[in-house]
Amino acid sequence: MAKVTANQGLTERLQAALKRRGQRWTEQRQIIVDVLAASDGHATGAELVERVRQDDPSATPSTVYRTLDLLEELGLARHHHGPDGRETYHLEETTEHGHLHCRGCGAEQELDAAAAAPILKSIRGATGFSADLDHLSLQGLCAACRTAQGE
Amino acid sequence: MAKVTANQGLTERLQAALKRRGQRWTEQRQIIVDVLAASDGHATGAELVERVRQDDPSATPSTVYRTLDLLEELGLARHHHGPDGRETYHLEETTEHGHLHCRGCGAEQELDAAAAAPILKSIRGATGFSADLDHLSLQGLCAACRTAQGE
DNA sequence: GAGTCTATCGCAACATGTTGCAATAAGCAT
DNA sequence: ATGCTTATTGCAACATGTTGCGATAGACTC
Repeated sequence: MAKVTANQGLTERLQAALKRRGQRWTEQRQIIVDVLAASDGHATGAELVERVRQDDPSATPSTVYRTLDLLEELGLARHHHGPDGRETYHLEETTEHGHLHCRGCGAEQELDAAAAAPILKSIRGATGFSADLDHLSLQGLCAACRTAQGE
Repeated sequence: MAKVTANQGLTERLQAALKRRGQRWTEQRQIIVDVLAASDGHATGAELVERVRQDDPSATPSTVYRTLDLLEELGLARHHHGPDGRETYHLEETTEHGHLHCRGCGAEQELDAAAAAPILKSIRGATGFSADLDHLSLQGLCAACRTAQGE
């Protein structure tokens, strides 16, 4: 029950936003939002499709992806691309964050807004380019792997 | 003829590297290297496949992608992922560089090593993470679009 | 040049998304 | 409740890569 309650506010916000835009609230959208909310942290598109299909086997990938796009348009979800280019989604959380993928151990580390601020400023200063933290996804070596590999 | 001459050194380096690893030089690999060298700047995987098939209609995507992976292992080519997650390849050039995609005008701007150095250092300082410039691909707004949109 | 070993190739199937279109159903008006 | 409008769905086909496997063909030895 706690889960349902947690989504309650989200669902209401979503319904209101859709109504304002003349769009519709559907069973599938509820399921997809629930799945995304239950997927703590991040999930790839394929994972989300699979989980949604567990709740509703008639759901198709196109519906799931289109809904995820919609949630993103509404600012309720975000996606970025992993080091292999695959999509990864997460609900809009309290803080924006970037993603750092270690090619040594495969771990994914988050980069919170506070840590990113000087980095983004530095990019803007050097290039005039204002990068989106949301979509920021870097590949490299984490501190531990760098030490281990002596690189 | 100029093109052939330009690839000559590259081909020889490649043949030598393959021999050292007990691997083979083939007609397809020659074609793929030629195509990549002729694709000034960047090309997506699909574009490269298509161009290779113009030279050799019997070539298949799997061969092209496997060869691109091989070239990357040998350090002769690089790839990164565009804002939509699609693969983009380029020959290893004189300087490493990152890529900045503007979501306003769609332009892609390069970020050279000199400009990137303080940025990478800033990431390392904040997180201990050593990012690969090669694979760096940011999305955001370029200076012109930021001015235009007043964001 | 012929024979051998095995890297590479092409094929076919799969994985992950995307897109066009006809059928369905949400939300509104009566 | 009933009917209308049209947003949304599911389907099927496509786009872009990836992977397993048997057939082909480099490169080396004799």
